[in-house]
Amino acid sequence: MTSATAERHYPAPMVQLDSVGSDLLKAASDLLASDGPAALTVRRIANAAGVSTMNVYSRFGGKDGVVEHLFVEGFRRLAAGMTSIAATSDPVADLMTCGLAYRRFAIDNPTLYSVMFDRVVPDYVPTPEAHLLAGTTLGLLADRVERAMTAGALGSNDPLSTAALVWATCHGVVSLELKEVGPTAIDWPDVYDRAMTMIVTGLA
Amino acid sequence: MTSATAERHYPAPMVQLDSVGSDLLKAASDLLASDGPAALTVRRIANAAGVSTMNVYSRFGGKDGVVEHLFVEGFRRLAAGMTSIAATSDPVADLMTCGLAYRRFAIDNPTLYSVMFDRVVPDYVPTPEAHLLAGTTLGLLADRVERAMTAGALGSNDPLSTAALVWATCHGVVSLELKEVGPTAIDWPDVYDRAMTMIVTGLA
DNA sequence: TCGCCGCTATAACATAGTTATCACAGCGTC
DNA sequence: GACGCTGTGATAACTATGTTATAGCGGCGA
Repeated sequence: MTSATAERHYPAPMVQLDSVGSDLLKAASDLLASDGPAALTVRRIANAAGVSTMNVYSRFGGKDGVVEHLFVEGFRRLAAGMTSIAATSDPVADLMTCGLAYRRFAIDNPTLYSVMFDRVVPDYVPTPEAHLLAGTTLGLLADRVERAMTAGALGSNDPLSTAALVWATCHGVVSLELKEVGPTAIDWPDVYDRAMTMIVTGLA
Repeated sequence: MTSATAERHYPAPMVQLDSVGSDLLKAASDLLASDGPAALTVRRIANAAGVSTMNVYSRFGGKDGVVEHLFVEGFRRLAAGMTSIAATSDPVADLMTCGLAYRRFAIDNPTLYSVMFDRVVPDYVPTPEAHLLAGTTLGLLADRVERAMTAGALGSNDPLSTAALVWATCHGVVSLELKEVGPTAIDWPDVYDRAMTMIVTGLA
């Protein structure tokens, strides 16, 4: 957080945390969910976890390290939700189920979603490792897309690129829904449904 | 910026600014474009404009007021680009031209786009007036959509809701492109093209 | 038992947004 | 023409932030 040019490197996100570390993460997540990104300060996180601010630095290398953990945790949850959807004989239905799971994740974790996609914490930019994780999650979707392609339900094309298109469409709708842009008259869940049918018919 | 609960009210964005005011806005815009949102500080804006920080408060009510101006300016440019596209006899082509103009705006003004859609400046949330402007811009798109519907090129549906769907799709693609999520191998301009054809075929 | 190492809390530092203070210019009034 | 008011703007002070330095404390090995 000091200088943008210095190379960033936070403790590996996957490592097992001690109780203070997990308390800090939980406190940060709760703060973010309850009071928004502006409330996510090092002192408040430490206070909520009942420890001193130094723990944030010794364990996470600073505020951005905590945010990185939240970022990664978000993508892990998203990926877990995606993989938990068993493949059926109907690839298109599977794709739609994935889409619904995506929206559910975003609606249920709006602040986490903001961390992942809105750069809502100033100065935090994901590390290459975190970027890689996001790419992996996209790969999960690409697998579903490819299955639908081989089944003939979707026109043949680059699966990754097509997955990016599907992802972008879903992301665009929930993103605008969460930001409450435009008139409140818009029925966003309905728009989301139409987006998914648009995808399967438009890419057939 | 002091408290989130207090009602916000910035000077009307449409009023003619004096030279100091416009200097401040230009300085803020330049800072945002050159050094990113983190560099957008009151002191730096004032320094770049060659005046004291107080001017930011007397003219814009604080940092958020400056950001609000940028937000509004962004939507005005976007709306201007939209209205500058003359309606032809081919409503679908017009819609695609609008889509291309949308992406061009986003790519040409990435930081402005971030202010408008990413909440990249901490604590700033658009005022109801700014929200209204965003809704108006959506209405411009809805007009194009409705024209395509009456021409039979798009299936009949609520124009505003459909415009929201179109907007969300375009926004989703450029948003992911600008954030550089996923593998760099993705050809985002191509994805955008495919998104637009997906829209017109999927909503036909 | 002594001494060193690591961890944690406290306090200090730089910078942020914001607000208070104060000097000064412009103008009306006597 | 001089005095005082008003209002603008520059300076400096205030609170809060991320971060870093300092110092105390305990635990472990010798």
